[in-house]
Amino acid sequence: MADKAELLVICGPTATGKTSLSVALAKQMNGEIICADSMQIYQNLSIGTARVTTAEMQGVPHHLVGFLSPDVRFSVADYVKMAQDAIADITARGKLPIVVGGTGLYIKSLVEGIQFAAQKTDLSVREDLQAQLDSAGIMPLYARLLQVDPQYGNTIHPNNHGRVLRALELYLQTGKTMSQQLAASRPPERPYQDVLIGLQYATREILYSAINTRVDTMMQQGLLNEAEQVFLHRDSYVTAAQAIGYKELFPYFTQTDSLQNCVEKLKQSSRNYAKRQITWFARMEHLMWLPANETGSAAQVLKIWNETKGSLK
RNA sequence: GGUGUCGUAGCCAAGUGGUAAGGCAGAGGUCUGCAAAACCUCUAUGCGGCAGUUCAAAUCUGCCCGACACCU
Repeated sequence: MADKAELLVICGPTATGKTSLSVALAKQMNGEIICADSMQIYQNLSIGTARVTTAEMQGVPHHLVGFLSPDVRFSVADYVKMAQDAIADITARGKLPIVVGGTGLYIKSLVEGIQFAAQKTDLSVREDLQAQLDSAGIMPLYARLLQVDPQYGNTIHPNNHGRVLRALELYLQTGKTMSQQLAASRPPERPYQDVLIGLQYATREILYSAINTRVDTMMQQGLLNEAEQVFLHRDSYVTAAQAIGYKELFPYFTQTDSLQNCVEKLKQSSRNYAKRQITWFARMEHLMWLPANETGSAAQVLKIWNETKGSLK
């Protein structure tokens, strides 16, 4: 049987130096980079998402970066499919795929080889459920879910409308319950020979101050102009309009809050987000933490990589 | 110096005699088709201080401290 493809993953919360580390590694390991970030995939969102610039790429090929129009719907399932294709392509050319990003759901799904339901979402089903929610509230829908799939229903809180709706949507559209889908989605083993590296600062305080500084830098780089474009297209940018870095500045554009307050809110949101990211990575299996933003990290990753390959032999 | 208003958690804030709402921040967590989303849990033996009235005080009384406003 063919060996599984090798895969290096660099993850961690925002502002920990994933981009520069990954480029350095790609150059040393003959690699190409695949973005694992739910917002950096979109066009026109570069400053606010801290997306790699062409200069920062230093000639290293990057995949799934800024390729999608912000008004296009996208999902984890789409991501996993495209990332798998990119990995296969890079591997076939004899290079090392390096997945880099901060979206826990995307990374976990890719690395564990989650098989999503074959059918894409039928928007009419979703809209119908949404209409029921708007008119009758969540409880009838939640009660229905408990009836159809008590096992899954009991694991989610009725206040989490999105999940209640999705579980019902899946059932109505495919006849399969979420519990069945969850059981069927997990492959017997991991699809790749993956090494996971997480970047983290010594303390929460340092992380937060790095985030604050980064936001100030973004403002200097012209975030406001970029955000205004997102603001003007907010109705069609379904996903992109909820990206941190833009929505917090909307009150400034509608003249309901000062720029200074908006920027403070933006920093706040980024800090909250970083905390949630850490929760994702903290429970990823065999992930190894390395210090964030440190020059020696590349050497450490190489060491870990070689040791892991040795142990697999 | 006088008069008045106010003082509840890191911040905002409800409560005017019956045993400290809520929001934000913070911490922890969940996650299978919008995930930078959404959601869950925890977080004041105590209401500026001290005395008093009362079965019972953040709530009433007195004094003190502090902030603000106006007056002299």
